[in-house]
Formats: sequence, structure tokens, C-alpha cells
Amino acid sequence: MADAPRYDDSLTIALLRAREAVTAQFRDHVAAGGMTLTQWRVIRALAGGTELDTTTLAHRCVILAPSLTRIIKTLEGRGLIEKVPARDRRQRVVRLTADGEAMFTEMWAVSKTRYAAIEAAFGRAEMLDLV
Amino acid sequence: MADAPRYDDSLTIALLRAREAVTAQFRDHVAAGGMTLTQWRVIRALAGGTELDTTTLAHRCVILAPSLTRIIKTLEGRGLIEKVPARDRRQRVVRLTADGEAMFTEMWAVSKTRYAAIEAAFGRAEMLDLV
DNA sequence: CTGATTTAATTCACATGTTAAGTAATTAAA
DNA sequence: TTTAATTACTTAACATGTGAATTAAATCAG
Repeated sequence: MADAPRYDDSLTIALLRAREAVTAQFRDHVAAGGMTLTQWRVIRALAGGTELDTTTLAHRCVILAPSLTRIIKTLEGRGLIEKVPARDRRQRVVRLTADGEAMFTEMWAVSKTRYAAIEAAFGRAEMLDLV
Repeated sequence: MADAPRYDDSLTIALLRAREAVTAQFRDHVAAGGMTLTQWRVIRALAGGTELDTTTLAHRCVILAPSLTRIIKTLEGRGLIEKVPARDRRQRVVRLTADGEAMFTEMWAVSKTRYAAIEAAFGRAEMLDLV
């Protein structure tokens, strides 16, 4: 099978497995807090009183706009985030509520140590080079 | 903001961006063939007459079982894959049809060169180490 | 051999990814 | 200033991710 595709070691598969391996470390913890990993990325991006519009937030969290629209609706419904009036009325600017900040603080205490451990064991430079 | 989370350079985000950067190279080409990247992974895993059960196929393609069930249904409906009788009747073993092999051959001619170029520019070893 | 357990898939329910189309507000052009 | 073009976001439609519950078949214990 000289010309047959090598499959298991392709880059796309490797990236999927790498992401799977990393997210598995957090999924249970985040799920215990009643949210998904994607929602957690949004909470984390807004932590500390940060106010962001949808476009910036989507880019930082690597979430597509349609997904973010739904997530904002969900998190707003739970009282974790709230809208902020914006100069440009096309924009939707959001921030964490007091409850949202509390939720972040509580979960970050645990997540922080896991992030640090995993990243230290990995070598982040090569990843960032590609990006 | 000494204790504020550094966000843009976290590993989970980096992996998302890396995957985004790589898949963008193939998405258009695969979409032109009328299928998704996930479906293409399945086709590729079965190329060359390979017969696989759902569990093995799911693991190799890094697709969860429920997703694979739907994908098999879709690809079977298009006449690209077909069932193969299995000793263990709990298993669903599938392989490419003649049309499926033809589809693979046609698309692989283009994909192959892109895979090679990207992987050469990356350095696959670190990824595999993590996995 | 019969019942309990385990295994392989499927189904269900909901969240997200993805593309395309649509809406409202801003900006630029005539 | 009125229209055309852009921008920011939303909605829609479908595919996939994800965990939990179900079904069917194989295996195991007694």
C-alpha cells in the first residue's frame, strides 16, 4: 500500500486528538458548574469587568457569530451576563453580571491550576507559531 | 490585573485556532465535492477497500458514535458506502462502494498535495507527543 | 439452559459548527 | 440629502458534538 493514505498520523486528526485530550481535563469540572466549555470561554473572556462587542468576543473565543448569538441568549437568560448600551447601536456589547463574576471566580480557582499544569507540560510555542 | 487570566494565548484557544487554520485549507475543496470535512475523514479511513466496524471507525476518525451513526446513514444514502455482513451481529461493518472509491480517488489527488505541504511546514512530532 | 451482565449501536435532547440569507444601523457616494 | 454600499448582528437550515437512555446481541455465572 505504497500510495495508500497514512491516516492515523495526519495533522487534522492529530489536532482533533490533541484538543480532545486537553478539553477532557476541563469538561467535567465545567459541566459540574452547569455550563459547557464554549460557554466557559465566553465567561472567561469577560472576567474582570471586561466589556466586549460580539465581534471581538467571537474572535477571542474562536466562536462563530451565530453560535455566539445563541450563547449570549442562554447566558443572559441565566443572569450571568448583561447588555451594555453601545455608541454604535448595531453592536451588542456585553459584560458579566455580579453573578457571572462570582461564577467565574469560583470556577477559575480550580481551572487555573489545571491550565498551568497542562501548558507547562506542553510547550506552547510551536502552536502559536502555526497560528 | 496581576491575577487576571491571560486569555488569547491559552492552550485550548491555541488548539482551536490551529485547527481552524488547518481545516480552512481543505474545507473549500471538500465542500466542492459535496461533502463535509467530517464525512471526508470517514471516506478517507475506508479508502482502498478497508472494512471497519463503527467503533474502530469512530476512533480512527475521532468522531463520536452518535455522529458516526448519522454520517453512515447519509453516506449510505448517497451510495458511497455499504454494509458488510459481520460475524458479531451487533457490529455494523462498512466499506466504500465503487462510487465511494471513485470519489476518494478523485478528491485525494488534490488533497494529498495540500496535506503534504502543510505537514512539512509544521513539525508533526510535538503534536503526536501530546496525543 | 436460564438469567444477569457486558458490549455495540442507535436514538434522543440539546449545544455548537457552518454556510447562506436577512435585518438594522452606519458610512460613503452622488 | 437621498441613495448605495458596508458593517454588525441575527435568523434559518442542516451537520456535528456531547451525554444519557435504549435496544439488540453476545457472554458469563450458576
